[in-house]
Amino acid sequence: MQGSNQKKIVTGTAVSDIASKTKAPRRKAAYHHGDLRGALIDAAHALIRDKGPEGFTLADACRLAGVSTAAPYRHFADRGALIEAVAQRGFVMLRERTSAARDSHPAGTEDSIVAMGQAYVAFATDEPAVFKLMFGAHPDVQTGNEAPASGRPCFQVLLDGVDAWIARTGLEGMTTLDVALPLWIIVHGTSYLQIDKDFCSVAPKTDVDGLIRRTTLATLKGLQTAR
Amino acid sequence: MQGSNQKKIVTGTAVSDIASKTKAPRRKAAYHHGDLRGALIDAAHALIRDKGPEGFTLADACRLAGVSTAAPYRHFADRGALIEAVAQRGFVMLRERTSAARDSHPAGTEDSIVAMGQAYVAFATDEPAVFKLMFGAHPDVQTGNEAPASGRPCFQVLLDGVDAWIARTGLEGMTTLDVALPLWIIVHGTSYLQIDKDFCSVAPKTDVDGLIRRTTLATLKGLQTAR
DNA sequence: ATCTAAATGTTATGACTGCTAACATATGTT
DNA sequence: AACATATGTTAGCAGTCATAACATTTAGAT
Repeated sequence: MQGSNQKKIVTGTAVSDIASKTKAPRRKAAYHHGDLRGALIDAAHALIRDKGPEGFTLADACRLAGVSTAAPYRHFADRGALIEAVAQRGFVMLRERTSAARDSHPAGTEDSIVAMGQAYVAFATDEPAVFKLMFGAHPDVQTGNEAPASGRPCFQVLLDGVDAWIARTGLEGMTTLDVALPLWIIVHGTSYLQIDKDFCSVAPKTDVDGLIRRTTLATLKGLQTAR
Repeated sequence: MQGSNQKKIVTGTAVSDIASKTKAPRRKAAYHHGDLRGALIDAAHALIRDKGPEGFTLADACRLAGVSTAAPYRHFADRGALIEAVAQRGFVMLRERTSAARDSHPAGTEDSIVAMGQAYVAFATDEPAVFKLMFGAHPDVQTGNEAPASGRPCFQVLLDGVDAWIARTGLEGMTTLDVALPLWIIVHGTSYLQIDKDFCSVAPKTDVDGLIRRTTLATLKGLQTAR
């Protein structure tokens, strides 16, 4: 199923043939869109961003892209496949933002770890709907096959940062996961509570970046002294 | 069509039954259901549990309850109101389970705090769809009005547990929220990663209860020594 | 260059859903 | 007994996902 996205039709610039054929400047409504697949992902991203993953409608995406409601089925198996394509794009964005944040501080420092977490939550805040798509369990995905695998490179960013921290602090009997999982838990939980506005009812004026920093530093210190 | 609705001639006896229904009705499908509102919440709960909040269909709930698709609108404003009723039921369950776990250990102990967190995640694992309904931001809810307020008693369970811990350990310059928010973040993040099966791709054999304990204890210790 | 196959679009259609309107039936108050 | 109300029903509308049958453009082989 996934093998159909092999080649991209970016030959839209080669319009010299058409120009020589009909001199009329009307290039509107070419029967073929050119890059309908990309346009649909763009439209779906925009709609999901506004109305949420459930309010998103395939028909709306078609109207945005200017095609009929049957056209997407030449590029995507169904509505869910288009949504998944948006989620895939999100993993790329998240990896870029967290790795950039990590590398903006000296390797292995607590500041580097904190910056990663803040970038993680900032991404969730900027793209709450896409964030939920990325990590939300899809009912059709039974066995851990494709969707989780695409999140692996993102997790690797954290693993590398933690490895550097362990090496710098010289912790011996502690594995990477012993540190990485608590850190992931913290930023993931903060992300969900923030984008679902659950802090508002109990702590309206929460400084999220400060909360991430304090919690992360406390947990790192606790993990050090626990051993 | 409406005339074909054959009614039983036993109406005479049924009336006597119905007349005594003030306290123990539970009579089967007469024209009036008896407790359609409750039956619809039950049906919606079961369906959402199986197919998720989005796969849930009002028509399916009607079929389960044995009524027409228009009947629910006598009891709920719309589909969302029925879903919200299921979420409300979830808050009651969560409060019961976390408070029971907290009180099963001496007040103010780390074990009490850990047990609360484990009960929180266990509830999310048992009722993932309801859990997401409870904490997920609903697009129709703009101002923080009803939905967050119903979660307040749940948070109070944690606040009371944390207050006891602060009193026992004699921390001075630390507010309840300084401790409670990190703890909430930890169990909330663990819940989401667990029910979305996000641990599977990076740490397939994760002992969740142990992870909660280690992370919670490390964070508590870190918060103590940070000051 | 032309012919043909494949890719990519369209319209038409069906099943399903949420919701409303108009109507029917049971309950209970006077 | 009669009315008002609560609670159910059927019929129908608009919108959605998805498929089927048909149309058009592009690409490749000869």
